[in-house]
Amino acid sequence: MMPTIRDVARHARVSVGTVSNVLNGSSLVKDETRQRVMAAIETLGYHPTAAARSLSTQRTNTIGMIRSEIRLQGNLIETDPMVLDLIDGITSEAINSSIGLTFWAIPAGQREMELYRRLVTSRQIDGLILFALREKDPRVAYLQEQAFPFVIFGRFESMEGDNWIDVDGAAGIEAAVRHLAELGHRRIAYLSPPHEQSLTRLRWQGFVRGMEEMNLSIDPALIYEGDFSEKSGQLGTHYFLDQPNPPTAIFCNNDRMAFGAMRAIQARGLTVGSDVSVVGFDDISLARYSNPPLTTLNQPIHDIGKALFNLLIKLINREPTDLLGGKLLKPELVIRQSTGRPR
Amino acid sequence: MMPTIRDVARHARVSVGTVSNVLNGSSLVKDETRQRVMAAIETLGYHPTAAARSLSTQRTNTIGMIRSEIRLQGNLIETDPMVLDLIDGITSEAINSSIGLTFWAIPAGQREMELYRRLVTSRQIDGLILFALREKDPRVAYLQEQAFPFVIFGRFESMEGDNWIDVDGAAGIEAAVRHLAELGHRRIAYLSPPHEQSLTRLRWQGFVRGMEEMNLSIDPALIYEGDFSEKSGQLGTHYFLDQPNPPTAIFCNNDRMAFGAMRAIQARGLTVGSDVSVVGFDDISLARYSNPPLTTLNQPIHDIGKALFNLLIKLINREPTDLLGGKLLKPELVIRQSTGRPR
DNA sequence: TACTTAAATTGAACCGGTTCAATTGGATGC
DNA sequence: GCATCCAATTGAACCGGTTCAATTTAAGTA
Repeated sequence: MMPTIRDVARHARVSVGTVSNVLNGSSLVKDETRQRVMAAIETLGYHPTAAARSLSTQRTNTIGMIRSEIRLQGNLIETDPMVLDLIDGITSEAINSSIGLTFWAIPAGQREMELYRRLVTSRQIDGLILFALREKDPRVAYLQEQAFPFVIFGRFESMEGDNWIDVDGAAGIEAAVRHLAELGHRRIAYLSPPHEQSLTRLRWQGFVRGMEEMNLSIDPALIYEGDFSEKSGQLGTHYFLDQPNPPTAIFCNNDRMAFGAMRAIQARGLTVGSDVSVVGFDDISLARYSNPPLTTLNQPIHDIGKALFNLLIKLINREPTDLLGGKLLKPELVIRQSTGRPR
Repeated sequence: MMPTIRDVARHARVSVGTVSNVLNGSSLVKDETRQRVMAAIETLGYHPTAAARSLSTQRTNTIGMIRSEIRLQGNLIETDPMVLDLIDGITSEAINSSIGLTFWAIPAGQREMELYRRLVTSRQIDGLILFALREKDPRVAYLQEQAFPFVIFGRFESMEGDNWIDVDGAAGIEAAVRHLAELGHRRIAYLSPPHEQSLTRLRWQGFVRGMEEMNLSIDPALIYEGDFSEKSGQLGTHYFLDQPNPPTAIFCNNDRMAFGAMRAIQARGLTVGSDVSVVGFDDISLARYSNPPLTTLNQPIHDIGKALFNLLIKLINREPTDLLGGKLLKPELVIRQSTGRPR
């Protein structure tokens, strides 16, 4: 049997209240008493039981993150390496405050909301991190209604509240289009994210803005909706290159689709960067090691994870967030060899 | 205030014991009573509080996984995409039993063991999943001593116990070497995992076995210790190609190093698959979309995640595991275009 | 109808912490 | 010497579930 706080109290000849005060760093305890209690804790190898503490403090010291898969074309979207970087960022910050990150995976839909409801009402977690936001996301509506602490990586078009951090995808895409236009590209294809995603419309606006700015016309035949997978990048690119008037550049909304696109171009005996240029989004660690290395939009995902964590903790503690209407970061265009002057 | 079990009891005009029985599906409750309790639960929107339940059942319905980073050459090893697939597998199985997977990140070393000790003694989790096993891993010794339920993805050379699942890396590498030798390669370089890892020695044995089997000699100049990063794959490959008598094929112990290797080969104006062949390990989803697509060893990582989860649950419940001395899976050699006949 | 047995229900005790009103003890002031 | 004050300590009540011995209810039997 593990020692309890009462065992420690008995051993140190003090009351449980005093032990509790020592554990929680109360200044009320005399130094000599504290020493004695510490010694007892040490010799007994005592650690407070998480569940008991949670029960009385109403805190679990755990935050949650749920991978809500969307099925497209009958296939599960696999999780992006990007998400792993996000987890990296969150956990590397969480370790300092002894807070754990709990993970669930569930398909979007009926059962998804059940899971959220269960987590919230059973108070298994103190707060939630949401990502891959959908338009009219039912999760956001529910959590807002319940006044449950949560932060979002992403945002809606018009977003109230200060609980989100996002990368300005539109501005990034605008910069990418400008880069391509300056290289001399006039026919630029657009490999879109799935339409349910809330970022899809925002990013599209950036593309339109960029094209208008550079006086380029948008050809509806050069738009293809992907699902973030390499496969869909490949399919979309073949579709583009089958057009009577194919593009000389393809903008892809993530790196994985860009890898698929490059593969498709090469499979046709064409050269990436001269015959067809490719731009990605995310700058996952592989992007600089692909062949050719990928021009892409870098987002400081590790730092975003850290920031999301710190923001969430503030919300949980009901401290002011010193954010007004979220936080928007600029992605940086990293130019590598997948883009070049068209033939 | 959230409703408690006593509120439900009052509302349904039964005792708390009966409500508890209904919640836990006891067969003792009369059907009519059950209906009444269910109705009360529904109208009050009641969900049992996780902490209270944990306190009395001594179960948290949470399992843990800790990313223990090893610092090599002053750099953090970033987590492999492979780990994400593992998480995918675990969580997709865990959702069915309402069990969460909690994540921590901590550098290997002093503080690492503190974290493990805290998690075990504070009973924040019911069990642990270990991976990236090191030789003489202190975590294994501690958990064994504490009789804390845990499973391992990986194994030691001589491993007692039935709580591990591993891929037979040695057999895989043997097959890879055979494949290369059959293509006509005689000088095969070996890009090793970091020496601390417990899989390093096992995999090396596979390489030696394969080379001996094919009557090839091992050149010490064609061995390089990497750290699983693309960067180290690049560095190792440049080192190999700088040798007076360079290799015609390179075996890399993971796909990320293989990508780095291919990049280095191409940076020298050489062609992967004809000038130098490259083999990877893992078959991450990008492997089939690289340029050229990567010949690699596929491990069913998603299924391994599921199996690890189910094994751990059995250990937690002290059920028989019907495994005798762990479970060893054969990786499958997937031949793509990064390997070919040497010039 | 009375008696036995099985099924259903009850509720106090328990899990192991935190909290806070009440109490103790020692120092200070007059 | 006694009252006052404050720092330190105490321990019962509470958080919200589960458990199980004891009790009530219902069904079956003679």
